[in-house]
Amino acid sequence: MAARDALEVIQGKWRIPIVISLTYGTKRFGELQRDISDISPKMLSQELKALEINQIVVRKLHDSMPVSVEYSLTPLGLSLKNLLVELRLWGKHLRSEIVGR
Amino acid sequence: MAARDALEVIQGKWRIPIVISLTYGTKRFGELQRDISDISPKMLSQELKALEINQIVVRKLHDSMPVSVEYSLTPLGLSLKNLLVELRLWGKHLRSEIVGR
DNA sequence: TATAGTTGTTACCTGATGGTAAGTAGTTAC
DNA sequence: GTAACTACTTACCATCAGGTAACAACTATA
Repeated sequence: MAARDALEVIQGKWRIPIVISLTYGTKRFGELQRDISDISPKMLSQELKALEINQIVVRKLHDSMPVSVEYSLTPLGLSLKNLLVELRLWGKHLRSEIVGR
Repeated sequence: MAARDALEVIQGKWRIPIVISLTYGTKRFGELQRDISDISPKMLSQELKALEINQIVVRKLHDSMPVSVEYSLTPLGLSLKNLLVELRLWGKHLRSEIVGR
């Protein structure tokens, strides 16, 4: 079931926020941490690793004076765009339907 | 973040399979269990309950001789269609990209 | 020399998710 | 009356996701 495969990759509390943050361009570890409020360095590091393994994100290490690392989306990561749009659309629809709650 | 709201509702091992099975029409408990191989009655009952609370599924009890229960998608459940299509599309794309695995 | 800023790692804990196995309650067929 | 079919429920257990807190290694700056 292809839909379940897709879900497995983007499932969890932090992956969608990370991918969305990276759709605005390459970011460094600290930038992501500031951008995604409340994520701990442990979770950020762990989820970035998982996204790298799934080939959604690339990690680029710069051997500069203060070690810096840049994260960006791969073509596969960028191809998530339509799916993210649908998720957002349906999420909004859900909110409007479940008015009471 | 609307995308995360959407994800929360369809997250987990069984909800997508259940919703997909119900897109082919109203089904009874036993039919769903046969359709979704390997799901235990406990999980099916539990996930149907969660989907009912989230207004994705309706449960209709028939007071017939052998008690029968019918499950079907609500309008909100049916509105998942586009999202499911995108999930399936991206899942297939993912499979083709991650050739090795 | 000490402090602060990078990018993480490690250990430990809790709660949610999911699995197995058995039981329950009502009805019908043998 | 006993077995079988419906639709579950209950108890118990294992694994995983996620959280907190502290530490680590390196560099630049004061």
